[in-house]
Order: sequence, then structure tokens, then C-alpha cells
Amino acid sequence: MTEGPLARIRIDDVAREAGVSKAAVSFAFNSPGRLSEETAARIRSVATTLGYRPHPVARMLTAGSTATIGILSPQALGQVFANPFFSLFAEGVATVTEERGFGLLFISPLHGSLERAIARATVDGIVALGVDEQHPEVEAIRRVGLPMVLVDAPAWPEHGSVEVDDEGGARGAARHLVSLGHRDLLIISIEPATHMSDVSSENVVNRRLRGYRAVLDEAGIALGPERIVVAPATFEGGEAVFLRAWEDGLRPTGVLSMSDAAAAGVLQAARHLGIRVPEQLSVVGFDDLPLTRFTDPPLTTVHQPVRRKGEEAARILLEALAPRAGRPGDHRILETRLVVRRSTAPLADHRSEEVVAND
Amino acid sequence: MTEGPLARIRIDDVAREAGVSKAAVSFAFNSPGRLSEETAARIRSVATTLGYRPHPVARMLTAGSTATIGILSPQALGQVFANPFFSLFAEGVATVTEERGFGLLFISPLHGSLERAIARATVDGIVALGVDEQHPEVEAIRRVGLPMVLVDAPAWPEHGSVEVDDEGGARGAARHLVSLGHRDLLIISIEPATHMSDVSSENVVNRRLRGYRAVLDEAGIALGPERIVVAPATFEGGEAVFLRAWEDGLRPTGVLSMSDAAAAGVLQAARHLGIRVPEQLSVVGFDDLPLTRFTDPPLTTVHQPVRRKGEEAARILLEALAPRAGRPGDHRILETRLVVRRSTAPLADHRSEEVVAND
DNA sequence: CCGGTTTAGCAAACCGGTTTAGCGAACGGT
DNA sequence: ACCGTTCGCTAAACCGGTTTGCTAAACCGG
Repeated sequence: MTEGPLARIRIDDVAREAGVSKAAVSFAFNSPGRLSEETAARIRSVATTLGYRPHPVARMLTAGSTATIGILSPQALGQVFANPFFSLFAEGVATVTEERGFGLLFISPLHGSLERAIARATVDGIVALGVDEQHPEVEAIRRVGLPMVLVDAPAWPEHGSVEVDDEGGARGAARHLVSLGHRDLLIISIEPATHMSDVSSENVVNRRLRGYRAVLDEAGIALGPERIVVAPATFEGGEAVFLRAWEDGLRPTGVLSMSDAAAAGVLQAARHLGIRVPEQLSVVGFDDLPLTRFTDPPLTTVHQPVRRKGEEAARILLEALAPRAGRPGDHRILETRLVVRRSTAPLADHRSEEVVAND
Repeated sequence: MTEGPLARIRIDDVAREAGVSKAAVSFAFNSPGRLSEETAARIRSVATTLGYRPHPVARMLTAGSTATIGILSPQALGQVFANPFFSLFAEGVATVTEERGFGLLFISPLHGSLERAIARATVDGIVALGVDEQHPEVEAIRRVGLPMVLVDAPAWPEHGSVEVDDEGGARGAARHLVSLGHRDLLIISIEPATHMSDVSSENVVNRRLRGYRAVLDEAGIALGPERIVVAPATFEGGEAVFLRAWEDGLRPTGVLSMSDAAAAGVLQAARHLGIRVPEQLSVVGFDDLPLTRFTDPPLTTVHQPVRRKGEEAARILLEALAPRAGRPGDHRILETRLVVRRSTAPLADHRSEEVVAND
């Protein structure tokens, strides 16, 4: 494939060929002022004809920095990239790291051990998604002395954090359905183990649930356990769980899904059952991922600024690495907002009765 | 944010604390056999209480390898992650690198220069997407002496490559529509500059176009230039370009799109125009990305094994890094196949006439 | 009790660069 | 003609580990 014999050109090779010391070669690139213009030019020309590139690892070692930051997630990378939420988040992180000239390394469990992966990672700092204070990994990172920013985890003095108002968003979604007259709802939660819409599952799920519940309680709507079902945050997951609920005799007029993908699956299930959306069933998703543009009808959902979350996390981290004047806070809480599209509509009266009867 | 004062623990600190030489400390971790079990244990315990982690960069320098591979793409990372094709590809690469204990670094132009980014990348090898032999970057990589695998680029002795039978896939798509009786077609090509479904645009686009054309020529179907339109590989792009074609008076009964996203946009445009799919319009996409699960109706499309493309690329690269017995070939060509779903149907006769009239 | 082998651990070289300290030659001023 | 700078470059230390070569002590059998 590529050459084996052709050994890499080292700085000494260039020095010898140009008849100077290796220090001179280094100067020729990094502090040309310390050499006569003539010699500097000669050295550079020798270097190019030899095809010399300074060894990045050696350079890192002396520089004491890697100019790279890591994105850490506790799942296997295969799962991570399958998750559109993550892609969007990474997009945000990448935009700012790239602009600042930083590389991006993905850190995931190596042979099952995140700790090992962290120890081996050549990064200046870490953006962690889906871990919170409790996770032992966080302690591991701190021990190594790496700056980090936790996403979707509560603030903490020792590191930066970026959060989103999940609870408020959930309240908005629930309020929307309630104000449309819906009282018979199905909540689709996210299964922790698999592909997650949002990775720091437990907390995010709880916060959203709290939001839904607050509004429903206030509206006097009972929320029995059979009304809260769990599904992986996938198209298939949402489809299956809604079909099952239907078979179980539930006849909700509104669905609150914690993930867009599952919401899209519900749309599909409804179509299959001959239920018209939004006339007979209202569906609200969560996250406002790009996939909402492909659904029919377009999905009403809770928008959260996923890309900006990535941007903010990266910004806070880079700020911590190279503190400058007027540094913004280490902790950010970003807003969520309901985006009403066409998968929700007022409760039709004739159905309302049927529903009550069913209740 | 994180502590500044707390300097990183070095190997000398451990050595001093344990009352041994730094060589001994190194042995305690890497060749425990060279130390008495007792001392080795003592050293390790001192190391853990001190929180010592060997500096990964220093270790790389002596090891002569980074245990990391790079994914290179000529676009900005922001665009890269926005591209579901890429996510899927990365998923494949990540799966095998992770399994083999390798890290994954994303390489993209730094301040506009891919060369610079390559020179700085601490990787043992590179999987390159969207570049071909002509690109000067490829030459740059070779100069640095890094093994690489080119994806969607023709085979070449010096490096590995993974391709897909784009032309055959396109033929399959065209044949499908022709055999359903369609003779009035619209081809939606991919705009090179923006978010691309497939990144090595020029070649991929040409290969697919060649495939479409071969079948249509054979069937005696004229393909005037007004029948080939270009759009970014996005939902909006497909939507807009179809609406424009319609306004221009074109009344195709079948659409061959080189990207799934644009095909989904066509579905949306058709809905907007009151055209029923597939009864009045057949649409075929390309790539078979996950988004096809969200469209209504489900999209007929040309499947290509994107994830496997990533897997194969990574495998070939790792094989080149650590050659083992029975190494598989350096070049792979993967198959494509038509997946017929519900966005295509036989041409209805009454429309056939209207179409001919229109031609 | 002695020579030979093993064992345990150390000092130093090395990986490939950057950076500091310093040295000889050219230069300028008087 | 002499002294103090400045200029241009080099030697050596350093970054933080790993690895090689070696030595001193312990161990062994005869």
C-alpha cells in the first residue's frame, strides 16, 4: 500500500543536508527573525525538496499542548454517530473548534473502559456528553487534570457546563396540548439503554417528565402509569409502542414524545391504523431535529438549540484553555421553545366524548 | 473551572516518592516481570495515590505510533456532520477502529488549508472521503508518509481504496422506472458546492449520470439538458428544484434523484402541488439513508452499503498498519442494489398520453 | 568457599522536536 | 586600535516517557 522503506525525514536530516544545526532548522520555521534571510530561505528550500514535516507528536511534547479537544460519550461510537442528536451537537462543537484551529478527537470506551480511553486521549480538554457528576469517569478526568465541560449536567464549581431548560420545554409541550382541549394523553419516554435522542438519559428524562407532569397535574389530568410508556428514541420504537398502546385499548387524543424519532414513528403507526393526524390525534416531539422536516405532517415539537449547545460547550472549554479578557461565564442554561407545526390541532368534540367514555 | 496550580504528576514524581528510578516506574506498568512483585506493587500503589497517568504524548513519541486514525474530508466539519451520509460512514469507520483500540480524529481544513491540518494530525493513517488522485492533498499525505485509504476514488497502487458500483446502481434505478412504463423523466443531480450526499462529488455524480443515461439511451428515451437539473442534496433543494421544473412546464412522471434528501423534498413538493405519489409520480432516491424511513410514502431508492464502506475502509487501513496473515485486498468495490418501496408505481395510461403531448 | 548464573534495579540513551544560553565574527563608535 | 554591541548560528538542555546495557547483590551447585 504505502511505502515502508521510505523513512520519515527528521529535522536532523534537513540540518545535515543544509549544513546547519537542527536548531537553525527549527528557527527557519518558527523564528525566522533569528536567522539571516538568506540561510532561512536555503533551509526552507532544502526542507521542501526533502519533503520535511515536523513530527506533530514531538512538537506537541515540547509545546505542552495538543491543540485538540475531545468529545466524550459513554456509548460506543457506532451508536453515537447513529444518533442525529449527537451529529447536530458535534456540528456545533466542530464549528468553533475548527475556527479556533483545534482538532477534534472522539473519545469512547476502549475495550469497555472509558477510563482507559481518557488516559490515552491526547487532548487539551474534554466536552462530555451524557455523563454527570456521579459518573466515575468525571473523577478520572479531573484526576488527569484535564479541563472539561459537562453537557446536560448540573453546574459544578470545578468545571463548565451547558444545560437546556428541559423542564420548561416539556411544560410548553404539555400546555399546548392541554390548551387545545386534549385531556387523554400518552407520554412516550426514552429508553435509557439504546440509541438515545439525548444522551445524559436519566436526568434529561426526569426533567422532561417533571415538566409534563407539572402542567397535567395543574390541569387536573390524571396521569396513570399506563399513560407513560417507554421506547427507544427511534422511528421503530415509537411506532411499536403506539401500536401496542392502541392494542391495549388506550385511545389517546394527544401524544407527548420525548424524542422526535419516536414521534415520527407514532405518525407512521397512526397512518397504519387509519388515524388522521392532526384531526384525530395530536403529536408533539422533542428536540426539533432535522428529521422533522421529512415527516408528514410536519411535526410540532419542542425546539432545543442543540447545535448552539455544542458551540457554547466548545467556547467555554476553549476559554478555559486560553483565558482572555471578559471571559463569559462557565455555566450556561439555554432556552427551549415550542415549535407548532401541523401535527397538532384542537380536540374534535365528537372524539372528546368517545375519549371520556374510554377513560 | 479546573485547577491550574495542580501540576500534572510526572513519572519522576512517582519515582522519587517510591524511592526508585523512573525506569523502575515504567517497568512497573509495562514489564512487571522485570521487577520483584513486591516493588512493582508498591510503585503502582504510590502511582495511584498520586494520581499518576503516563503522559500520552510522551508515550506516543517513544512508541512511534499514535493508535489513532484520521478521517479526512475537504469540507468544513460543520458541513460534514450535517451530512447524514457522512454520519453513517463515520459510524462504520468508528465501529472497527474502536474494536481494534484505535482513536478517531477528524481532519478538516484548518484556516482553509487541508495541508496544514494534515501536517498537524497525530494519526497513524488516514481514511479520505471526497478526494481523488488529482487533489494536491493526496500528494501531501503521501509525502508525509502516512498510509491512507481513498473512498469513492479509483484504485491506485500506492494506497487502498473502497468504491461502490454507482453506475450499476443508477442503471438499476433507471431500469426500474423504464420498466414501469415511464418515459418522461426528471433527473436531479447533486450540486457540488454544498452539503453533499456523497462527498467525492464530481466522480460520483458523473458515474451515476452515466448509469442513468446508459439505460435511457438504450430505451430510446431522449434526455434533453432541461431534463437534468441540479440541486443541493437537501430537502429544500429537492423541493425547490421540482417546483421550478413544474413551473417551467415540465410534467415528468418519474424522478431520478441522486440523493435521498432531495427525493424527499420532491415528495413534499408533489404533495404541495396536489400530485399523488406514486399514482401520478414515481420518485427514486439514492443512498438509502436512514431518513428514508421518515418519508411518506416510503422512498424507493438505490441502496449503497455506506456503513460497510466505512468499515471496509477502516479495515484496509488498519491492515496496512499492522499487516497480518491472509491480508485481504487493498481495493474493494461494493455492490449497490435497488430497494423498491412505495414511491414508485406503473405509469397510469391516461397520464401517459398527457405526457407524450407534453414532450 | 568459589565461579557462574539469575535477579533487581539504575543510569543513560533515545524518540524528534523547541528553546535557552553562549560563542565567535563582524560592526560601529571613539 | 580597542571595546562594546549586534548578528548569526550552535551546543546542550528539555519535554516525559521507554528501552537498552550494565552492575551489584543474591543464589546456585559442586
